[in-house]
Amino acid sequence: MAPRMTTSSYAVLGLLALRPWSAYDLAQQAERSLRFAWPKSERHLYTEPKKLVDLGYATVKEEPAGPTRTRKMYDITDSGREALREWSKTPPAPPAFEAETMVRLLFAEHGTIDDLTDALAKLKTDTEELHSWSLSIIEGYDSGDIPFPDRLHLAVLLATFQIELFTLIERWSDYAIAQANQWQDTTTPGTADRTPEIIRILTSHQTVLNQQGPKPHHA
Amino acid sequence: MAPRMTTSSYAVLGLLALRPWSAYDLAQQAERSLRFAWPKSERHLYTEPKKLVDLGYATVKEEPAGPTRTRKMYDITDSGREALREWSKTPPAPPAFEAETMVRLLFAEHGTIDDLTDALAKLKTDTEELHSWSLSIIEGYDSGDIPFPDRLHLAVLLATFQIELFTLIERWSDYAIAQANQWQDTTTPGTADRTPEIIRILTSHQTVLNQQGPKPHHA
DNA sequence: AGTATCGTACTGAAGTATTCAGTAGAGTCA
DNA sequence: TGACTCTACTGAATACTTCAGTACGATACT
Repeated sequence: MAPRMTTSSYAVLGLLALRPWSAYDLAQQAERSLRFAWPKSERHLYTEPKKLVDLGYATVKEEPAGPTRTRKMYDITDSGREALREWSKTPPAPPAFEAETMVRLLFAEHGTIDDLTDALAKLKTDTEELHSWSLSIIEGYDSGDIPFPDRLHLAVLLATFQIELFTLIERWSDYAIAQANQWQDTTTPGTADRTPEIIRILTSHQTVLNQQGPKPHHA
Repeated sequence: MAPRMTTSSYAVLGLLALRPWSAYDLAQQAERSLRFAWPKSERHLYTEPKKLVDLGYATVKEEPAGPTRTRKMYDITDSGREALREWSKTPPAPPAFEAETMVRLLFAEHGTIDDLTDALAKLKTDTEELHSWSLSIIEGYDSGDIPFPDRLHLAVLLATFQIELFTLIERWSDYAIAQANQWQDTTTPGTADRTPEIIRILTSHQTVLNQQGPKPHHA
């Protein structure tokens, strides 16, 4: 039976449309460009191109890589490009966000306030790391390190979202840590709790986190 | 071999700590409370509690449900509560965001500008739907429909993030559609393209999307 | 000249999670 | 009485992740 084309399949096919890659290269490039849009395991990027070959959307070719080794280079076929064209016309799936820290928050009653703030702080530092990693790529663009110059506007538009998302998570983490520190313990929010007020704010389409302007951080 | 406890396992265990549920109930409740923090398929919520029973973290009991039917009620054990306590102390995994629309954007050159703006518009409407669904739950809180009142502050803190995230996606979608409409086609951004400027803005930790205040939308 | 370390280039096996289809009783409204 | 929706699941196939392992190649250091 022909395997089915998933979004991951099209993502890999999209990369192959840029130039031929080995599976190893695909894994590196996916890390750079797809990490925040369509995160997949490295292992998967070795499996996916084989499927594309089976479907006739790509070809493989062994190529020398050092004196005794070879590597498999994958390239897109015309029918692969056609598949991408048709995919472009279909409606995309809804977005999904997942964060273990949020599950910790929801079930915070099983730990202490410190456990919770540790989890929230971890969310913040993880995000800051992704944030600076992402910025370092954009700074690369600024200094001329652009692998596919005619696609720069697409990459930058996507990056704009990523950066805003990171900033949001960082701001919310700070806010959440501040909130948690005001609670007596994880089951009792205490007398200063503003929850009812916040419910009003949220339902009236207002914003709870203050929009702070440019803030100088990480080097 | 004992299966391993995943974040999904703890999420289900966390629900069981609130009260006993049937797998069917778990699926409904997970949809309400975990959908935006730890999205899982309905099917999975039938498999997970069986695993918890195997591990001794939960018990099952058949219970009448109608004249001839039964349903399986799952309940947490002491050892299950202990497992949650220990889990609370471990560091959570980094967050992940995935959106097929972003993959469409990255490989927009295979379709037309209209294909791209359709995909972006779909992201927006999907998000608006999640947004109002989420707001309707919070409005329920405001009018007293609160299944677990002593956990309201946790749910509201999580909801604060969700609402901000939805707002961000909606604002970015509008911005992205506006950008795309200025391009001549999906491969040439045109002469009015501000990409270099935006790179500067992003690398200097400034924000590209305008923070607009409260905006009256959906009923 | 040797070796330690990191990068290249993968594969196998086992387990986790999703998709899809299907089954069937129970309540509700026309 | 029939249609429809909600309750309450299960089986099978496929998609994806995790983990460990293999092995060559390049560069630096000692």
